[in-house]
Amino acid sequence: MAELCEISPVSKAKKTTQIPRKTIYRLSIYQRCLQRLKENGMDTVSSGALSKAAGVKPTQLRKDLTYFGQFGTRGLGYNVEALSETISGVLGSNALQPVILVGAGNLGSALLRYNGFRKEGFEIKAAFDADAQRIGTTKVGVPVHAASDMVAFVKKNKVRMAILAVPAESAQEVCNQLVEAGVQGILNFSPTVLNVPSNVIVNSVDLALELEHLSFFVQG
Amino acid sequence: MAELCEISPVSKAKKTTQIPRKTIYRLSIYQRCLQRLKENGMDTVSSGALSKAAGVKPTQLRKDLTYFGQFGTRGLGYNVEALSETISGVLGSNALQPVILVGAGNLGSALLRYNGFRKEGFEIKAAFDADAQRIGTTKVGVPVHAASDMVAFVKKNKVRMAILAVPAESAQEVCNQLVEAGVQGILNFSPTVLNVPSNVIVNSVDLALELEHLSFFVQG
DNA sequence: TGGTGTGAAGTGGTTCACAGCA
DNA sequence: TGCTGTGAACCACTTCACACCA
Repeated sequence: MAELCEISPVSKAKKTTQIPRKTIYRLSIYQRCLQRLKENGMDTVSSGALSKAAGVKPTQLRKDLTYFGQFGTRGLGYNVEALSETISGVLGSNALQPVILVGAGNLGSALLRYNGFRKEGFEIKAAFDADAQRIGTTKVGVPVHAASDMVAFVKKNKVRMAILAVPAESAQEVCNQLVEAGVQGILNFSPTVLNVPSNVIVNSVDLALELEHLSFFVQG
Repeated sequence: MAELCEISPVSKAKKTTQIPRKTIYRLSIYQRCLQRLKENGMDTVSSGALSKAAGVKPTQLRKDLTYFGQFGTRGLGYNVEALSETISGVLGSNALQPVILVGAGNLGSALLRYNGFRKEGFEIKAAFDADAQRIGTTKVGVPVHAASDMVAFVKKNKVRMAILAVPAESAQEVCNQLVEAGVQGILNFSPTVLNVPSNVIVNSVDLALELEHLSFFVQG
């Protein structure tokens, strides 16, 4: 994000990837734009139009797509429906992954209520927290369990992705448990660098850092 | 994240910048690590130790610092206090910028409660919302004003940075108003590409996108 | 010896220029 | 003619190799 996209060094995923990480990133953006076009009843779109909606250059879009094949018709453009299907396939977002949330504090609770995840096809199965006051409650239909039940839940439900929104102090410890239990992807909101084995990928979003980053460009 | 780092094309800021954008980004990380070292009473640190804490390679850290001068002592390392001061100066985070929040919904409210901003030295001066039910209330000590008062407030208080957490549909419109009023940096949480003049910088954090990005690496 | 500072080489990603096809 | 597909040139950033010095 952001780069922060780059705050996580992304420890060389095992994926057979000649494909740039940033391309993958942009695929999600394209997908969202295509969705909107579909809703508006468009059935074809040119690289120029789609790239503009996505905020990139046309050549970039075309180059991105060539990593996966040829989908356009010269002189015409891309079939919206077909392209959207293809991207879904590549991203694996048609095979819906279960996700858990760890840390049901301020930020965690907001993430539960945030319906952007659901809109993109993700569903948070359960939340976990160490605070006894929160355990046993339900937030927006999602049950909050004790942190001690987390590992068992992950193993039982074969959860592969987790959202981490715990204080910086406990982030690494919780992270270790998640990895141990079999989680392969972590979306980390704690302001810390997480150490993970190379087969696990961490995507960090550090809110304060993003704001600080801005302030550099604004002074003066 | 971040990477998203790259979702905002960062439209070539006017800044006299030979300095890589990613370097600026990492300065914030170094700063946070230095803070922690200071609290622990360390007064010098080597590039090896600091870079490890920040999750980067030692050469990277040293290279980053050379963009601004020479701060280390060969054979010894860096003075924690002095380096921290220097980075603060570069980032402009010692000249505290006022910030406003637009959109006091789920995510917006959580951001108000999130004390990571304050910890890094930012203070949200006021919040704005279009929903009459929210206007006039106070969240965590921050007053929620009517959206219609936003432009005047920005002008009067010379606000240069804003956090945008409104629905995608209204994001561009609100963005335009902010720019019109003089805001130069926007931290955008709305899932949309914002069009801004080249003297304004947008840093987008798209939560759903970050999660989708992860899912690509996790399948299988 | 144990560290920093830095030109030079390497890498990854973007953009260009243009060939090729409906 | 209009728009896609793509090798080649380009650019930005990272990493290396090593000079230098407390």
